[in-house]
Amino acid sequence: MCGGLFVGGWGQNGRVRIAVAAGRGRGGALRAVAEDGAPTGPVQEVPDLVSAVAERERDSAPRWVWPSTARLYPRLLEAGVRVSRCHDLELVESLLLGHAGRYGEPRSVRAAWARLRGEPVPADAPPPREDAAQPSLFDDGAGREEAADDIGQVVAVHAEQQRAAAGLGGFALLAAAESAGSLVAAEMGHDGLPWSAAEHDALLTEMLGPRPTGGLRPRRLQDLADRISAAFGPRVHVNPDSPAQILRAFAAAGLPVPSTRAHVLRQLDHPAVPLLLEYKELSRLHAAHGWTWLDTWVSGGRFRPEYVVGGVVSGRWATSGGGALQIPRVLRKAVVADPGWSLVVADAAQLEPRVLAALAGDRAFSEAAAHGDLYAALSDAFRDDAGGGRTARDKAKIALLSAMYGGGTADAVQLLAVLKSRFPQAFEYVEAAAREGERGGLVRSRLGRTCPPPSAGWRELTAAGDDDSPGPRQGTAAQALRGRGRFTRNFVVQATAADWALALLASLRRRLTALGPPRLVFFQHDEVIVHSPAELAEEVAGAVRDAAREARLLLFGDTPVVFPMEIAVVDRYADAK
DNA sequence: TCATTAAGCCAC
DNA sequence: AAACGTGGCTTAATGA
Repeated sequence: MCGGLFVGGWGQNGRVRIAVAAGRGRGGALRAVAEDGAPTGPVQEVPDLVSAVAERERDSAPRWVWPSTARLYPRLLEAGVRVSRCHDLELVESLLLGHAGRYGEPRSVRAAWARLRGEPVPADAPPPREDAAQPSLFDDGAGREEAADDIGQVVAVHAEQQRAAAGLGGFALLAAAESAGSLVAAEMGHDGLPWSAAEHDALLTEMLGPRPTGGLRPRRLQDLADRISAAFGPRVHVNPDSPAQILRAFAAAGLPVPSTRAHVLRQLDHPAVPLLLEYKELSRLHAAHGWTWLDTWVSGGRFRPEYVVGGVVSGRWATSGGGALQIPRVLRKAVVADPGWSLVVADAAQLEPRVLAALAGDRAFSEAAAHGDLYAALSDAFRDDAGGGRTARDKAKIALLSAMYGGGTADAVQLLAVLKSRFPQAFEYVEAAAREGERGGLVRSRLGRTCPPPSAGWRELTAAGDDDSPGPRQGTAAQALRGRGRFTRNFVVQATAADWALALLASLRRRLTALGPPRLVFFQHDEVIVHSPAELAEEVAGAVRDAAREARLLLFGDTPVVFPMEIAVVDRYADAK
């Protein structure tokens, strides 16, 4: 029924693979292999790896088997070469190690090769530092470090990975999705998110005052800092950036507080509070996303962050610079499409609860999730129950988030009881994951991404908690157990949502390639932005919807649960919501 | 002086 | 509304 999906999309059925080893400098080695990893041709040394890849991509669009997309693909992109498929050996090695309960062991091709041969396993090299003082031995002249790969190791490690993955249901799909994600990440880093430095600067000037010189505070921040000190008394000096000084100042004013968090301060009646709250907000904008950030990360009208695929245990992406996944909402005004182009902003509505519904196969829950607003659909279940004057929809939302995050406010506990009686299978699904975690066990996402095992310290602590000796250790052991339960409870949902998002990305990327110019320029857990010529924007929106359906099918087959995308075609990101 | 930790807020 | 999951990033404070 869905065979065509795999032929066109995921290419797991006998497509040609070519193993790649980058040499020192521009050259390298290639070797054709079968899907099971067996070589089907001789090793070919090539003097110019980039042009060799470009040529074979044009001819046959193979699945490229290489040690690391993050290290190799940027070179290709700089040369204008894009590939359609790859197998990222390091990422797949990580996934396989994780599946075997060996999360975090070295994942380089060399390490995998050493494990194969029973030799000492070398640690992974630390990520290259941006401020590396001098060019390394293997610098290729463009400031790049070239580590030489060994084509024999690449071929052998790939074959072993294929052998290992064959026994794990769904794992080939996970490997393909993770690898496709690595291509998207490198391409997005290369293309960049359209970013108006002028808009950003105007926004900063409006909120903070003119750009200061020489590391001074912007005028508005300095003004607030002065007024904060004054609010605590004459000749008092308080550095608002120092939580310790703020605590002391409030204590001296007869208002002892446990912390300076915004929601704590809001409870206080003191003239410094509104000033501090405003200072915190503006100061964070200035420090994290001010002019320095703009100078560092935006060039040529693009914000070019560095995404780290597989950087989060749950399979979500991380970033290693620029903070692309924490862009403050106020700065969305600076994300502006090129003239004649549009931003297609697409967001998976209520992704995680829908994932839970599909995972658990809970019929009542799935029916609720089969149409538009899931929380509203669920709210019927909460209409007659306690919950402190909230709307039924809010109650439903709290209960769901608590079920997934392990939350424990009094209201949430009560609402959870309702969830348990109305949607027992969904409730039981996350409860089972929590119990497994508390036993010290592993849980997995739909496609097989596996959580890390508990640490040795955790095992020791919780084992000690088994005896009945009174004292503080009992409390910490119980805390550790609950913490692990919360983690695994959340993991199954968050990691499966990440599975879904990766499948969406891979599918969408392929569909956009067919459209031509539109480019994926942003991805944030459950949201994507495509930069597209305005006249293609509706086609892009259609591609996003199709990709969401394909992702659902790949993960959950014929589940009734739908994964609707909220899509806006805008000039500026800020206008999307 | 430099590296590490804590506190805090940003995103989902 | 908030302490309940995953992270990044910045400053102040701490410590070698």
